[in-house]
Amino acid sequence: MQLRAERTRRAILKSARKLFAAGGFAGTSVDAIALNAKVNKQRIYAYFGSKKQLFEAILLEVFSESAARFEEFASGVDSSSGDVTGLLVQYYRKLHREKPEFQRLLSWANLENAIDTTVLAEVRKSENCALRNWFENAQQQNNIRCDISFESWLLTIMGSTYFVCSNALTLSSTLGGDFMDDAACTRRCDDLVKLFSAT
Amino acid sequence: MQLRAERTRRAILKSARKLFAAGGFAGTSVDAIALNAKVNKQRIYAYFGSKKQLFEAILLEVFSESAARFEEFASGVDSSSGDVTGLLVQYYRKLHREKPEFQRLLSWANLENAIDTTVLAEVRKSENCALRNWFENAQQQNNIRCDISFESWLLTIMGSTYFVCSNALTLSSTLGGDFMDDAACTRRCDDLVKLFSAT
DNA sequence: AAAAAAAGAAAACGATCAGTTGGTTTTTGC
DNA sequence: GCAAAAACCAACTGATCGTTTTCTTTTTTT
Repeated sequence: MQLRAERTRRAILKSARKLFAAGGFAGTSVDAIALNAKVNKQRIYAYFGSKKQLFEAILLEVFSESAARFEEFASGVDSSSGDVTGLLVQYYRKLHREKPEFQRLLSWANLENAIDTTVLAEVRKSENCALRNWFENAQQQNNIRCDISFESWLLTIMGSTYFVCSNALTLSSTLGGDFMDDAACTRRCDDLVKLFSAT
Repeated sequence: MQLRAERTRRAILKSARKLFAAGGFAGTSVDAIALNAKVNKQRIYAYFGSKKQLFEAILLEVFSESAARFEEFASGVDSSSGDVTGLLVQYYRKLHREKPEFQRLLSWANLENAIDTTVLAEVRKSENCALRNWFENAQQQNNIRCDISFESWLLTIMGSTYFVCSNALTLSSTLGGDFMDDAACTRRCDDLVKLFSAT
C-alpha cells in the first residue's frame, strides 16, 4: 500500500525534475512528465494536486538535497582552516558541475513570479548561518581581510560561480568557449582566494 | 508605405519585449502580444515570421540598446581614471536598475536552448574589447592589482551585479529584503573596489 | 482618382494544454 | 482468498496554443 505508491511518487518527481529543469514551468507539460515517468497522468494530480504544486515540490526537494549536501561538506571543513574562501568556491563549482538542475530550477523559479519560493528560506537558513560564522571566524583569525562585509564576500563568491554557469551560453560567445575549462575555473578560484586574503 | 508599417512594427516590438521579459518564451502567447500591441495577430507573422524569430529579434534589440548604452558610458570615462572598477560596478548596477528587462530576457535566453544567441556575440564584442583595454591599462598604472586575471575581474564584477538582480527573489528571503537598498549596494560596490585595488 | 501597400476582422487549422471522470486491472495487506 | 488500495486506460472537458487563410477596409503613393 505504501511501497508501490512511494515508487511512483518518486518516478514522478524524478521525471518532473528533469523536464522542469530543462524546459521551465511553462515549457513543460504534465503529459510529458507522465509519459517520461511511465505513469498515469492522474497520479500526478493525486499526489501533487496541480502542476504548480508539483513544481514547488521539485524546487523544495532540490533545495533540500542541496542543503544536505552542504551539511556534509560543512562537517568535513575545519573551521580554523586558513582557506575558507577557496573551499567554498570549489564547493559551489562542484555543485554546479555535478547538479546543474539546481541552478536551472533556481533560475526558472526566480523568473517565474507565479512560483512561491518563500518555503525555501527555511532550508537555506542554516547554510547561511554556518557561512556567516565561518566568515567571522576567518576575519578574527586574519584569514580574510577585515574591511570586507560578509554580504560582499558571499555574494561575490556565489554570484561569480553562479553567473558563469547560468550565463554560460552567452558568455562562451564573448569570452571564448574555454572559460569553463578546469584550468580557467581554477585560475578564477585562486584569484578569488587572493582577493579576500588578508595581507 | 513605410511610416505606418514602422509604427506597428515598433508597437509589436514594444509589447513583445515587455511580455517576453515578464513571461519568457514559453510563457508568452502570440495572441497576448498582438492584443497588448493593439495590432492584428497576422502582422506579427508578416513582420517577424514566427514567435521564435520575434523573440530573437527582441533579444538582439535589447542587446543593441545595451551596447549603445555602453558606448555612451565609455565615451564619458577617463581611461586613466584610477577607479575603473568602481565605475564599471556602478554602470552595471544602474543598468540592471533602469533596464531590468535586459537581465530577464538574457536569463530566459540562457535557459531556453531553442533560442539562438550566437548573433549576440557580435554586439558584445566591442564592449568586451574596451573592457579588456581598460583593465590592462589600469594594471599597468597600478590601479588594479596585477596578480588577478581579466576574466576574474570581469566575471566577478558582472557576476555579482547580475546575480543579486537575477536571484533577488530567493536571496531576499535568506539575506533579508534590504540587500538591494542603496546603502547595501554602495557598500558592496566599495568592497569590490577595495578588493581589486593595488595596495 | 487609380493603384498599391498596410492593417484589420474573424474564423479556421490541428495540436496541445491543465485537469477530470468512469471503469478496469493489478498489486498489496491481512 | 478477500477486500482495499493503487495504478492504468482512455476518453473527455473547455481553453489556448502557433500559424494560416480569406476577405474587407484603411491608408498612402503617384
